[in-house]
Amino acid sequence: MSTSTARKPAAKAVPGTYAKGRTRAEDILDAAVTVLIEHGYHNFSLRRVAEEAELRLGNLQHYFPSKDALVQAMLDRVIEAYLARLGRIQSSGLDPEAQFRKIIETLFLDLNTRRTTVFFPELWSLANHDAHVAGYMERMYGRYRELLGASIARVNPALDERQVRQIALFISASIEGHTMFVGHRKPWRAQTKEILALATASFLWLIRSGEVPVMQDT
Amino acid sequence: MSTSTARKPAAKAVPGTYAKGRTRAEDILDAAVTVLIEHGYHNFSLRRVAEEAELRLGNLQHYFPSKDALVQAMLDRVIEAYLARLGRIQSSGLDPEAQFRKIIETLFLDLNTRRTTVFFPELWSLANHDAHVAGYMERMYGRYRELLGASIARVNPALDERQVRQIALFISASIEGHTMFVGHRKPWRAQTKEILALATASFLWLIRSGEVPVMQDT
Amino acid sequence: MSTSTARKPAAKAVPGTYAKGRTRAEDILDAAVTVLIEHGYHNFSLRRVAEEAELRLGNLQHYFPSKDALVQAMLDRVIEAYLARLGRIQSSGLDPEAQFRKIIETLFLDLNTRRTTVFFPELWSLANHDAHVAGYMERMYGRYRELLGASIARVNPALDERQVRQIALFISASIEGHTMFVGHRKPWRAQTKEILALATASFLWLIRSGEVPVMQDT
Amino acid sequence: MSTSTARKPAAKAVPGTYAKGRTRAEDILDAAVTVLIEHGYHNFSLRRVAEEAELRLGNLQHYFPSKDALVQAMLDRVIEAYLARLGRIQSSGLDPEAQFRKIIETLFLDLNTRRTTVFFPELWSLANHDAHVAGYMERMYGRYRELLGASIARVNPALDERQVRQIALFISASIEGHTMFVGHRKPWRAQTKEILALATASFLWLIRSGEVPVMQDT
DNA sequence: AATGAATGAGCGTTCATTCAT
DNA sequence: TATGAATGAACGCTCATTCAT
Repeated sequence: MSTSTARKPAAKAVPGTYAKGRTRAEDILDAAVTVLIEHGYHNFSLRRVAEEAELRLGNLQHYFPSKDALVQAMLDRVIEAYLARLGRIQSSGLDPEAQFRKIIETLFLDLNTRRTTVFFPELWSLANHDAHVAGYMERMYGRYRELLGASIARVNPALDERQVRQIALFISASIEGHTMFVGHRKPWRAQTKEILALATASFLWLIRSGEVPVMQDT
Repeated sequence: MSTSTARKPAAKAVPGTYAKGRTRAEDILDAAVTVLIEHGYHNFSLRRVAEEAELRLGNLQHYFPSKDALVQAMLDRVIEAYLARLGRIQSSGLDPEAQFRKIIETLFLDLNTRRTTVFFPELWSLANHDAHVAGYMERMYGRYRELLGASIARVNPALDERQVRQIALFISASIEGHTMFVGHRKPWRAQTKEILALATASFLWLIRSGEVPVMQDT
Repeated sequence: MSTSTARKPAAKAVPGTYAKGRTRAEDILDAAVTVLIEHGYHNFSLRRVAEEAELRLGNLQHYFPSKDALVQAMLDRVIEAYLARLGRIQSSGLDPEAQFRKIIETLFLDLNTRRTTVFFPELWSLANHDAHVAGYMERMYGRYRELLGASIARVNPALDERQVRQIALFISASIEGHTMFVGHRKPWRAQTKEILALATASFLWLIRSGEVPVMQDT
Repeated sequence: MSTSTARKPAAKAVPGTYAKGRTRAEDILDAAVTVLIEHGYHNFSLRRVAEEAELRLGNLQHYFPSKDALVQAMLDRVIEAYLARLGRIQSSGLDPEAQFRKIIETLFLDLNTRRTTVFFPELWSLANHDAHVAGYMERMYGRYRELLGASIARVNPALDERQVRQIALFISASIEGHTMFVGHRKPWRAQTKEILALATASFLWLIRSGEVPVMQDT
């Protein structure tokens, strides 16, 4: 009787196995981000990415077998990096308010960078047309608000969970909204610091005013 | 004061029998907006617009001789309509705070509509890759802030011009930032009212606290 | 109130409207058949057809918006032509047997042509992988058997309907089966006439032997 | 008599540890047949075969260095298996007519199987575009007719060699022609038995009617 | 023996645009 | 005003093949 040994490879090549391949995949993702930022998603093509990464289209598709796969890997990467950066902020041993101020400042100043200024609007736009991306985004902002919420709760421990979540949402949304105004090459960029001060004061008042309205008639 | 009144349409050739009260060109622009919202700018094509507008590609290009012309006319139209709607808000004879509350509420609730939720991120994204669109957008938000600033100044006449402008920027940016969170089919949509209450309180405090920090160290 | 007049064009251009376009579409179908016959379906590409028809790929796709559309139109055309040719055979005023002999001869000799020899195996193969093509084919052979059946019934009016249908199936299938042997450039082509005589004798005996077995144990 | 015995495999390099009783190369050939049958030759690719055989493309190409080599080896294998099956039929000690009936029945019922229904049209189609395949096919059907001819000669020993060959051709071609009608999932499949009875009667009459016409006017 | 890396060609399709009718 | 005809470029993707590991 034939005892054909068990073998069931994925049938497709698994890139990144060789050392050469691993760096290639990273290069490609870098190139993808560059293309996205420089040309926008409506001009994001595998050919452009291949050119940017300095390899041939066929080879690129050896690493990422479809455009979707590449886009997802790219989003994954950027979001992961973003969250990692967020996580590193709060590690300091500052008092609650100082820590909160530090977080807001970091987030705000990050808006100035070209990467953030350009990448996020693309993400928001994509999320409106692609459920998968919407999911990615929601997970990212969820984690974002968790980190923010922890700091908020330290500033005013009297807030209940729901209040903290709503304040975190308001603050995070407010900050994101400044992307189009104080971001890289945006008209108000030079006044980032003042806006930040103003925003921080407003956020802190909100956190401290115990009487956060929950369902007030409008 | 803003001198951006009386903006000329971007597309030079928009012929049409105005007799019927509704021109073919307008139908096309409506179709263009529909396509933009339903498919995103990265899937926006003249063929799709022609199909949506129920005419042939060749004919569409008689009205809008290039894609650019169509896109600009479309943005013009949407932005104009948006500003027109803004202008209509403040016409009421309410007291300053009530008027301010009314404005914020209108803006906030507008985020819930599919049109706003989807259109604006496309606009923000486009503005990052097209100077022309960036100009449009800046003019639109300039007018937006003017209207907002007028209301802010009525609530606290003690604020100087610069303070008003900065507060208006913060408020408008904050509101825009909520698009991705309380917009059409977004996760926090059900809590729009609470967030709005919270935001309004925060904004009003900011306006009234005379001590708006101008360039405080961070 | 806007009374926008009713208009609802197909939104896509309808080729063949202009005189130029009509002949073009015919040329393309001719070219498609040529490519199919010369290269086989596994080498059938729109680029090849375009080249054969002496137009550009983009233009070809103006006439046939997808490969499927072209293939279906091509099959339609060939099958229609084939059936039309069949229909023309029986019009003669011959006696039943002579008419039957004439039909069989026509069908048989047709196998010798390159077109028939090559086209039909492609069709049979395609039908196994494409339900749509299978439907086309079945309709074609249904009509084929009808014509054949009418002649069979004239030769032996004693046969009931079911017997006629089964004999017609056997005869038509038998003839088709000779494609690979007496067809264009096939090894037995030179003996087509003898095989035909043999086949005809066999078919005629079958038709006349009243005792056509219906469900005999094997 | 046919001298086509001992045919060498087409692919020169078919390494493999024969120790296990079943070689990797054989797995690949099985996979190739599966792909051919499930997707058709126009969708037959090395990548699909590799996936079906559960190995990587690079490895597959170690066994079959080119697509041609694989295709030829595959055809070889299927044809060999088919002929082997044919050879096994006549081994019984039945009387001439019973043996003939048995052969026809076996061949006919084999048409019902998916493998036969789908594989042979692919073969016929391929043979029209590839001289090599045409050669394979001719050798196969030559052997087929030899076996059939031997049985025919036993039923009517009075037939001369040429008559036997022509009758064998007619019978084999007729049977093959039923593939598209009584084959797997074909419309007339349910009536295979009746058609078979009818065909067998017709064939037997042909064999016995000494007066097989050789070049009768038509 | 096995598999990833890389290439170049070709595929069907979509597209903005120009031109003739 | 309306629409078909035609082009050329680009798109995502599949493919057979070669080469290094």
